[in-house]
Amino acid sequence: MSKTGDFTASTVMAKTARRVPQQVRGERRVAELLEAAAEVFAEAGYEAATMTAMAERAGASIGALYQYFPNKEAVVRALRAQYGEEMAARWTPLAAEASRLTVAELVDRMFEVMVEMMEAWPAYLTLLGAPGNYKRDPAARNRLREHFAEVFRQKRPQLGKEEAFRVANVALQLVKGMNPLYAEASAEERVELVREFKMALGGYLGARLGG
Amino acid sequence: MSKTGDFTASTVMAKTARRVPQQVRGERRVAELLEAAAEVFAEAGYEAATMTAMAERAGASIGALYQYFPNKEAVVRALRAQYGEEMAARWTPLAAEASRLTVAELVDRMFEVMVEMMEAWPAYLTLLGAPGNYKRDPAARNRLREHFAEVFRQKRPQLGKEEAFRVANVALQLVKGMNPLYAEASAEERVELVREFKMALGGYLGARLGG
DNA sequence: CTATAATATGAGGATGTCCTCAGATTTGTC
DNA sequence: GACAAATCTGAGGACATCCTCATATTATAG
Repeated sequence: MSKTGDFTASTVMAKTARRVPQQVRGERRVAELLEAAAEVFAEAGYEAATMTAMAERAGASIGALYQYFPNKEAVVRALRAQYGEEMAARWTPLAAEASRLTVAELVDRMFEVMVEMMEAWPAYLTLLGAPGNYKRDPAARNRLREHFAEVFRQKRPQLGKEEAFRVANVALQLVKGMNPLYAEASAEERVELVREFKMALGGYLGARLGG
Repeated sequence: MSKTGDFTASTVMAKTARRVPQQVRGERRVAELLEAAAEVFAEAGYEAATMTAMAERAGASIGALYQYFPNKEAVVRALRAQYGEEMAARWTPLAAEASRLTVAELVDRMFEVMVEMMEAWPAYLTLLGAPGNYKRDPAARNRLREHFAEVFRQKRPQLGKEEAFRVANVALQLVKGMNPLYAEASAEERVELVREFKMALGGYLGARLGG
């Protein structure tokens, strides 16, 4: 059960401490490969990220990479699954307390979550929009948007479902827009940047949801 | 003078009426090729847009395409030059009257301009961020941003130069963020979409520039 | 220690893209 | 009509990428 290509983060994490074998085995290798792949994706972008580069960075051969992932798309799927879990872990508690927060506070928290994700997984937003993935799992495309929409409806129950979805769509796009600038910015500029984009999203949600 | 690869829009337009020859010649062929290339770029994105597809769409051979453009990058450069002129033509008058407008009106006009550009040249924003182009002309990267920054400073002279640039940067990113959603949307949805993003930019600029 | 299973290796096949170039076609000129 | 210049053509070279697979290495169980 630990040999075919498609791993989720939970699968990867399931392991107990044991002495390190010479040849890197199973789950640990998968984790290494995924980490290397994430780095390459983050640095080169989806198209320019080559399987060879991923394998090299992980200290493995191309063959080994293909042992665990049948193709490039599978690597992306695995990473997205991992990111999805991470995102959900941060998002669920926020959604739970959304009704108790003002719009301004909500915006703050949303940006905190996104910034954490971007710091921890620079490839996150790069891979969110990667092509060719929605064919096999069309639902994945909307998962994050639905999270957002749900929070907004909780905040303003009078919002229609479609309307909330539209608002979520725009909000998500605003946050995504921060990514390329964020990636290039220095540490201080990043603080500035987050403040600027918070204003934008705050201004939008304030006007859209009221108060 | 009409044979080496790199044309700007002004070069293309310079011609007097004359009877149409059987074989498509010079400037007209360049215009055809650029138009076809723009369509391919808009539909396929930068990476997936192939030179073969551009040539085919223009009803020419690959060889003919390479007669006018030494490489793919040159095609992009020519298109960007054309778009730059178009953008400047719309932007200059707006900048001139910026000081007489409220922030809300300014936002409206800015979106009008951007929407016009996106309707007329769907490849515009795709190519703005295309890779590999800033190496030869690093200034191109900032040209549009500087236009924006100038308008903001005209509106609020107390804004520092760098600060205005930062605001421009964010504003531009907001507008760009609309593009992928815009491209997928129906005509009615587009109206909605522009309204939503106007709120976001309006909210941001309102908070940033005041009133 | 041996046998079997698990894993790793990397040359190379298949494919696709950018770009070249020698030769063919068309146009313009006298 | 004849010649030169401009333009077009498309097969194929060069290269890069994804992916395969026969072979080699390492781990583990009996």
